[in-house]
Amino acid sequence: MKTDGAFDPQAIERSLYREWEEAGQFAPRGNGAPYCIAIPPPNVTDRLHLGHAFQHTLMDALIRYQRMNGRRALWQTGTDHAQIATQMVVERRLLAEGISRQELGRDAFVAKVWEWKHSTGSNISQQIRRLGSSVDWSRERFTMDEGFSKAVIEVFVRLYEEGLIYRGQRLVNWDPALKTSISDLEVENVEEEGQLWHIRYPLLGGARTADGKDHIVVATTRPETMLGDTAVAVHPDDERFQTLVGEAVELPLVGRRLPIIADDYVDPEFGSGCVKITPAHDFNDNAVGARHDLALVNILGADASINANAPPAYRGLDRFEARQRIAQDLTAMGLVERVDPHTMTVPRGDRSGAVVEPWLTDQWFVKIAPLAEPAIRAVEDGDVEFVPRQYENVYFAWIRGIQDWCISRQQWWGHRIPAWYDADGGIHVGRTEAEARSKAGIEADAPLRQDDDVLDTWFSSALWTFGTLGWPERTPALDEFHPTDVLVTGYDIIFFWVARMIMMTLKFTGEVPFRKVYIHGMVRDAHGIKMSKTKGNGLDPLDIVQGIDADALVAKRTANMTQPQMAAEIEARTRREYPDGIAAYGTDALRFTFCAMASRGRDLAFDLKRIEGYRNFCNKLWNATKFTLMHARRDDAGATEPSAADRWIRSRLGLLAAEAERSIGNYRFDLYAGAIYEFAWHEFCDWYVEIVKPVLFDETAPEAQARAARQTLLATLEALLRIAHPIVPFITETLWRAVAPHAGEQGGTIMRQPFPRPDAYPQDPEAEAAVDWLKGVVGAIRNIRGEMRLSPATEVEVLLQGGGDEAGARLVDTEPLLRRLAKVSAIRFLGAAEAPPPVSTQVAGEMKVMVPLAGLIDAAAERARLDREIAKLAKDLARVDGKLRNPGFLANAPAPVVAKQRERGAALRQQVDALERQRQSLEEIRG
RNA sequence: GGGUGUUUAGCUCAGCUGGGAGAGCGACGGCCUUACAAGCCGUAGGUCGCAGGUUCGAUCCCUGCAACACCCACCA
Repeated sequence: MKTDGAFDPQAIERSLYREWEEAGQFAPRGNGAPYCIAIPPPNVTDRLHLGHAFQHTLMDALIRYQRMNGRRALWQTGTDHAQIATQMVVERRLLAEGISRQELGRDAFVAKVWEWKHSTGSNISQQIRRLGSSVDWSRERFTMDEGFSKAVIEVFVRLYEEGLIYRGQRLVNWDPALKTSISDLEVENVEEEGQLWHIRYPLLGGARTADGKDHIVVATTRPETMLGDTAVAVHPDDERFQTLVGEAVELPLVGRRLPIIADDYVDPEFGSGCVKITPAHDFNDNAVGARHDLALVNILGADASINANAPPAYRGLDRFEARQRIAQDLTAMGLVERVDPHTMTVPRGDRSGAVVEPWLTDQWFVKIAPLAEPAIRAVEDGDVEFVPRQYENVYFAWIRGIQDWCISRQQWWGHRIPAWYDADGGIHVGRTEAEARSKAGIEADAPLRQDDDVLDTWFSSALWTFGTLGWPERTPALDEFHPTDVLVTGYDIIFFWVARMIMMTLKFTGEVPFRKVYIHGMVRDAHGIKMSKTKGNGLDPLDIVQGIDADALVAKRTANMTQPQMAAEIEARTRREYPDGIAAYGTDALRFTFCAMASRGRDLAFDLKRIEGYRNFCNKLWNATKFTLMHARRDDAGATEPSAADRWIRSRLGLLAAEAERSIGNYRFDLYAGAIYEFAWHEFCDWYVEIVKPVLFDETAPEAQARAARQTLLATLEALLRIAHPIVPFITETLWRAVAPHAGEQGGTIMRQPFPRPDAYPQDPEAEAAVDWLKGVVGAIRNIRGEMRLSPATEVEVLLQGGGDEAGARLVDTEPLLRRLAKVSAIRFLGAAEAPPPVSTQVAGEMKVMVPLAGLIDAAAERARLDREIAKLAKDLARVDGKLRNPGFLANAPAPVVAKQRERGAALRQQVDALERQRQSLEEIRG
C-alpha cells in the first residue's frame, strides 16, 4: 500500500479482484461445513442495475463471512435465458436492421439469439466482477446450457408421466402483441378510465319486462365482445327479471337468439342487473357458460382482430376499432340507452404493455395443487423461513389459492416442449424424439412433428438450486450443497420464483431449495421514487463506482427514449442534481452504503449523500492505517505494560465482534455496518488513537507502555479490518496486507482469515469505567470551550471538584492525556470546601469540571449557558421525581428499574445543585 | 373489495423482550491541532401521524381513524 495521499478506490479494486479470481479464492475450500447461496440468475439481456448491486452486496457479505468462518462456502452463479425478454430484445435489434423474425425462420432466429448471447452475455458477468462478488465462476451456469436443459426436460417428462402436466383447450391470458399466452402472474391489472355502455337487447316472443318494456338492458365495458355473446344472465332472486328467465333476446347486429339464464354470479346492484355472457372472451363468463352448457363463440384472432365468426361488417377490424364501430351502429339503431364514465382495471401484459385478451387456445398446464400442498407445509413447519417473517403471509395467501400454471409460450427462444404429434394428432412426450417413438412404438419413418412452443422461463428457473448442482445426476456438489442455506431476493418475485422453486424442488429432490429466504426491498431514487428510464432518474452502479461527468450522464439518461419530449426536463433535472456529474466513489463505498441501508426488507431511497459519507469512512480507515503503520516497528518484541486505554479498546472490540456476529446472524446488515462505523470512527479513531498519541510521540515514555500501545493499535486495526471485510472487501484486503505482517499474521489473503471471535476479547469493566471517566472530563472541558468560543489555540486551566475516591487516582493516571486532548495548561483538584474563583462549569458524572473565566469570557454568557443547562437537567429531574413520588410505580415496577430511577434522580439533583451554586456565585460577582 | 407495510429531527432512516428519544447527511458556531479539511471540536433541532384504551408507566401492546406505498381479487 502506498502511504501517501487519500484513499483511491480505482487504484486497488480491479487488480485485486483479478488476483483473487486467478488464485481460485472463490471456490469452496477446506473441510468445514458446507454453506451455499444460489444467485438469483440475472437475465442475459440485463445490464447491471442498483438492484443487482444491492442484492449482490448482501449475498457477498454473507458468503465472505461464512468463508472466513471456515465454512466451505459456495456462491453458485449463472444467468437466465429470460425467454420473452430476450426474444424481444433480439427481435427489436433485428427489426432495426430491417429483418423480421418471420422471414428469418425459427432456426436462424434462434441461432441469432445465441450469437447475441455469446457476444453480450458476459457483460453482466464483468459487471458482477466489478462489484467484488466472490461467486465461483468455475461453476457458472446458464439455464439453456446442455446440462440444465436436461434437467428441464427431465422435469417436464416426469410431471407429464405423473399426470401433473396436461395439454388442454382453455381460456388463457393472450398477449396479442407478442402473440403468445402468458401466465396469470405476467398480467398486470392497471386501473384506467373507460366507459360503461348500457345496451338494449330486444326481447323475443312478445315477452315484456316487469315494467312493460320490450327489451332488457345489459351493461358492458367492452361492447365489441357482444359479437360472441351466447346468453344474457340475471340473478336468480332478482324480482325484476323473474318472469324473464327462460325467455330469450335477440343479439343486435348478429341476430343470434340468446337465452336468458339465472346465475348467482350476477350482482343485481351493478349496472342494469343484466349481464351479457361471452364465454369465449371472459373468464367469469366462461365459468357461467360451463354451468349452463353455453356455446363458445370465439370472435378474435391471434392479433385480437375480429375474425370470421363475426358478421362481415366487422371482420378484420382491430378490437378497439370494432368497439367504436359497434358503439356507433348501436347508437344509430337506438339501442344505446346511455354511456357512463367508468373506472376499471385493464389487464396488460407485463412485457408488451398490450391489453391482454382471455382467448381460447390449446396450451400446456401444470396441475399445481398437488405440488403446492407440500410447499405450504414446508413453510408452515419452518423448513423454509422467510426473513422478514411477514412475507410468509404473502406467500401463503397466493399459494393457497393457486391456479393451474400455463407453461407454454408461442415463441421460439427457450426450452422447446418435448412433445411430438403423430399424423392423427396423438401426443407423445419423451426426453428425446427417439424416446417418444419407442415408448409409443412408432416406426422411425412415421412422421412426428415436435410441438412448436417453448416453456415459460420460470419453469426452468424453478429448478435453479438443484439444476445448477448437477441434477438429474446425483453429483457430489448436489449431495454437499443442497439444500442451499439462504436465498436472497426481492419481494417482487416471491410468486414467480420463490414459491415455484419450493414446489419444484420438494417434488424432485425431496428437499427444500433453501432454509431461509431473505427478502430485501427495492432500490429507489433519493426521493423514494422508483427508478425508470422514462423518468430519467436511474443510476448505473458502475457510474457510482467509476464516476461519470455531467454531460455523459445526461446523454445516457436521454438516449433511446420512448418519450423524447421528456428529454429537456430530464436534462434540466439531472444537471441540477448532478452539476458536476458523479464522483468515483468506488465499490467499497457503494457496498457499505447498501449494507447500512438494508433494514428489514424495506425499500431504500438511494442518496448519493449517503455514499459520500461512507466513501469518507473508507478514507478514514485508510488514514487510520497510515497512522498505525507510521508507528509500527519490525520485531517489536519485549515487555508490555498495557494502559487502561489499551484494555478499553480491546474490550470494545469484543463488543463489536459480538454485535457483528449477532447482526449477520439476523440478516441485519444495517446494524452490522453501523457497528463497524461507530467503532472504527468514534471509538478507535476519535478516542483510542488520540489517547495513544502522547505515549507514542513521547521519546521519554516507558518502552513497555509505548510497545503496548503500538501492538494494541496494530492488533485492533487488524481485527477491525477482518470484521469489516465482508462489506468492504477491497480496501480491507489492501490495508490488511500492509498491517498483518506487523500484527504477526503471515501472508495470504484476508479472505481466508478467521472472522474475529468475541470471546477472544473479554469485557474489561474497569478499563471501560476509566476511559468513560476520561471521556466525561474531556467532553466537559470541550463543551466549555465550544460554548465560550475559546480558540483551540488558547490553553486553559482546569479545576476539578468532587467525584468520589477514584477521581484523584484517575487524574494522576490521565493528566498528560487531559492536557493534550483538551488543551489544558494545568489541572488540579479543589478541596470539597474550597470556593472556586469565577469559572465556567460543567458536570461530568459526580464531578464538577471548571475553567476559570478571568479575562477569557464574560460572565453574562456563562450565566445564560448555565441557565440553559439547568433547565435541561431540571426537566429530566422533574420527570424522574414524578415517577418516584408515584406509589403505583414504586409498588409495581421491578426493583432494578426503581433503583435505577433513584440513582438517576440523585445524580441529576447533584448536578443541578452544583450548577445552581455556580450560577449563584456568578450572580454575586456580576460580570 | 381483501390484505400487508409505512408514518420518529429539515432529508434518509435506526430504535431488538413497554421504564432516560438516536445516527448519518444537512444547518449553525469555532478550528489547516504533524493519520485524515473526504478532517477535528462544539451547538441547535422532535406533542415519535391523529383519537381512544390497557398499564404505575406507551414511540413500543390493543382498538378506531387518516395519509402514503405496495400486493392480491372475476364485479360486467
